[in-house]
Amino acid sequence: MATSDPVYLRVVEDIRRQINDGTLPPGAPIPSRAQLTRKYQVGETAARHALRVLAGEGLIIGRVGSGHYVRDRPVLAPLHRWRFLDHPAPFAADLQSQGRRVTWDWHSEPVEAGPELGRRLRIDASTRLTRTHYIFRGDGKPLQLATSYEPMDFATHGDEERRSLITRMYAFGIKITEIVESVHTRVPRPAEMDALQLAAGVHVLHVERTHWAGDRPVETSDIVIPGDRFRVMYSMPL
Amino acid sequence: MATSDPVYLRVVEDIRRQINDGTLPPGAPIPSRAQLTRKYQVGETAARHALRVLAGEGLIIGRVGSGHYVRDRPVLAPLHRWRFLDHPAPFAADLQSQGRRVTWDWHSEPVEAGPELGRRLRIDASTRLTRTHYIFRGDGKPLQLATSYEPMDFATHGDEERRSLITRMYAFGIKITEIVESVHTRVPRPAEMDALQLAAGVHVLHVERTHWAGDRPVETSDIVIPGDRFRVMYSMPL
DNA sequence: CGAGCACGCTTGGAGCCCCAACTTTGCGAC
DNA sequence: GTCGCAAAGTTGGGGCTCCAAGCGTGCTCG
Repeated sequence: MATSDPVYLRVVEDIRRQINDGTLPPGAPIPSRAQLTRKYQVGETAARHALRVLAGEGLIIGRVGSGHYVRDRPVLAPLHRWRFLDHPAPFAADLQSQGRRVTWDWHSEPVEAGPELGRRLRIDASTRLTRTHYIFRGDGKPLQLATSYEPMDFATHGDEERRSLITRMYAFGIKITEIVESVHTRVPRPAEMDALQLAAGVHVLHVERTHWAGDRPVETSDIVIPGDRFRVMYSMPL
Repeated sequence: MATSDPVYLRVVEDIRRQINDGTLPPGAPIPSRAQLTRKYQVGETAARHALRVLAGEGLIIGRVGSGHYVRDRPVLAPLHRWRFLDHPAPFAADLQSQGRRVTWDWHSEPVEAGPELGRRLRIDASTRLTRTHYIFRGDGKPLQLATSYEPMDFATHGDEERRSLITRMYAFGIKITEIVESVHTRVPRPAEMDALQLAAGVHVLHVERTHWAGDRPVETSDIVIPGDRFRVMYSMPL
């Protein structure tokens, strides 16, 4: 609005507007750097920066050698950046540094997968491996229960357990390009009530997370968090 | 790890590691652009880009004329980037474009604020204005109930209702620098059950959002979403 | 001794350039 | 008509520079 604010913002706001009002539908190409410099009469740095900002917001995606395109999937920040509040202390450290005990439970058995899971992980049922792990709070109460499914060939036993999925995939030459998460609250299943020591009437937050390598799902997990034991907090600089 | 990947990543990863393991505690200064170029033997562009990436992640904050510092508050992505799935259609548009009906309900009455709200909004109770608005789904069911509190002087009536908080604040010369949100699930209160037409046993997602202008809270709101009617989905490009 | 000013440093915006890797397109040969 | 290759265009990494605005320190002057 003000003519004084950065020129790259003019470009960002104009393109963002076009995406929001449908002028640029999902998949539509964004003008290239060279075209933007001519169209908006700005330098290459400004055009480039505008594209980077929009890509950072997840509105567009850049493909080398091809161009920038409006993203089809809405992009938002994933749960793995959430931090858990280990009350009473506010702003307890995140899962990385938090004094957590992780229990790994390896078993490769047929997953009672609904159609939803099948869509998320299009991998042969026999080659699927199920792994369950828990995260405990300081006072011993379980804070999170996660079940992950991944193809057998990637799954390794023994000491490798603790290596992160990204690291293990990297060894196979597979680069994870995207993490998609779906979140909702629901009533806990009997097994979950047991595992998480839930009191009657407590609901859970259910996160379905899928790691993608290109258009191929490489790992998917169900994360269940007790509704009375979690509280996430996050802030955003503007 | 690989020597082939971008040099700016070397800088990013090294600083990120130092922040995570506590070598650089909150508030600690990050080396300046000039210092980084010398320390890591990289160009200014790489140093600058590394700082931008870290700032984008919310790990550090740049202060013009002073330097970059490790952020004290953990920064994560706010709910306002979430998109609601208006089922049955998957990936329905977000709140901006979604066919929503917003009902505004202005009333300036003393808020039955607990100590939590008081901390969030350190403003005189008499000069506080309460505004409630609903967002409805296509089928008429309420999807969200939000109650916001802001100082009287900023609140205006009439047509201004629909102008966003950021726009209104802008007119007062106040720039919102940060949005902090706290999320958890809980049992709905009687009034909420009524307003949201909740069935028995349904829990709600409760978001406490506060807008900050520097270290001054300028607006705070309670957003309540029925647990059976929402499902957020988001993805993150890596 | 204290107030104020000037200088040096830092960020963030902006411009221009070079290059590697990759995609797309179009042309020419078979 | 189809295959293959070359040229043109595009992204993303990286480099260099200039400048305005803002912060801090220290020195000078009253």
